[in-house]
Amino acid sequence: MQHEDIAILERLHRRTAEYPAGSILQHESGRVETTRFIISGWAMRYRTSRDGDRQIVNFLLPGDSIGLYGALFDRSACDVEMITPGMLAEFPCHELPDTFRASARLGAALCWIAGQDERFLEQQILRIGAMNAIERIAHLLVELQQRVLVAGSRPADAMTMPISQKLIAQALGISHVHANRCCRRLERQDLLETGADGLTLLDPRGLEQLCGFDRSLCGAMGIPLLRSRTL
Amino acid sequence: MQHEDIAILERLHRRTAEYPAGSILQHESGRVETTRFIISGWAMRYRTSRDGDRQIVNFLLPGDSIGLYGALFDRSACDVEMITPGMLAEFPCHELPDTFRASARLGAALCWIAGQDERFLEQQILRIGAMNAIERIAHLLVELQQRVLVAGSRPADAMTMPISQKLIAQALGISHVHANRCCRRLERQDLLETGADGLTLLDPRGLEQLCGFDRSLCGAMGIPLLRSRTL
DNA sequence: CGCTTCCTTGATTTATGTCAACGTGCGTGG
DNA sequence: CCACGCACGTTGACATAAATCAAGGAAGCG
Repeated sequence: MQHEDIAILERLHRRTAEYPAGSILQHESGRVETTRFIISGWAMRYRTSRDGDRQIVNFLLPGDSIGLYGALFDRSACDVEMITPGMLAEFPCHELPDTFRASARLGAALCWIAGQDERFLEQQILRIGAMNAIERIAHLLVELQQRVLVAGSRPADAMTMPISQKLIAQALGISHVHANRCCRRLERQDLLETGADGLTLLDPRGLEQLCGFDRSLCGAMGIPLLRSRTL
Repeated sequence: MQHEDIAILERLHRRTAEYPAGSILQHESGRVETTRFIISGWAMRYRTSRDGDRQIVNFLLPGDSIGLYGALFDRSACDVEMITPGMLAEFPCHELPDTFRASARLGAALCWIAGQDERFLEQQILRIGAMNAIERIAHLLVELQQRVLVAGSRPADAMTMPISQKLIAQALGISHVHANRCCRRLERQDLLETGADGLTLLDPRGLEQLCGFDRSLCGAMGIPLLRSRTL
């Protein structure tokens, strides 16, 4: 990485902030003024429908961005809320164009992150559009684990995720009752375990097999530049 | 628009090609070498699941891009196929970074297009995750109509879309039989009409109301630069 | 003419949603 | 300390949306 790239990167990371679980980082109707990167903690991006219930669009993990398009759109399309407490790097959206101008490599890295995000949405569509409840859950969990791994955690730490059955249900478009039944079934098959601290994958390969997870999309897909940097 | 911007834009549009309906523009496993913009015609982006059936991720209309991230990722995540015959502007992916370097405004326009695409995916997730079949269909049709309108068609032309019930089913994660029943119902309520040339919206406002379509996301959302140009 | 693709409809099965009840842990405030 | 509410997980009984199976019609096309 070039010397000046690092300088810019530092500048984007100069301000960090701690947020407690449940903080709203972005509101659906509001204008987006701030771009952030998650340094630690989990968040979720969701939309609220007419009748008041939530559809989680994507989970946001360390290394992911929030409000990357803020400079380009009038208003946010989604709410963003912290699931766990976490630390974020933040800077005003309007600094982004300068970053692009200053370093093509960093610009590419930002685009890469945006592209990643879009891929996650595609995966999500595949899940809720073409799978049954059990497969959806397995697929989601495997994807999240892969993402945690790519972000640089040790494999052992990547097995436990801070998400409740309720969140799973809201993400996968199933009722929380049904989500519970499916989770129990996965537990009985020793693929899964739930504890107070969240959900633990006991047999990732088994889950992959169950839902036909396509691993080829995960490994080595580009330039994990900021991702490794933010950790 | 600056003079040099126009020059770059011309260069990206210098080569165009006609494709018949059914052409495969991009293959799921393959490397993406070419970036394209749709000048006329409709296409679809889809993924194929283990058991062979398709999940349409997004429909692609005039003004939309194909393979915009080709320079950044090893392989495509989706297939792209023409629904109707159409004309595309195409150029090698590797020219994109130059474009970013040459004009910040054009770079922003490309990002805007990418961001749009991501929003469509969010909408799609909302549909299949949080709505029943009838609402999904209504919501999809209204969104497509809005997109056609934003792309610059005359309102009258935006009412008829070249998509079959089968495609609707594949996009919305429902069986084609059920899609048919729902469409018939919408027809009986005079919201819809199907003919040999596709599907015609008789009462867009009625459809909007039926599914609670959020219009605020559509109007005036940025810099439709290339969009107006490609038409 | 046979072939294919799409649309259409009825009968039946299945996955999932809804309603309801109960247990647990956890924080808060008395 | 207890009592209370609250969020979450759990399970059963029941209702329903949607899938599947099956059959047939209409239109395009070699």
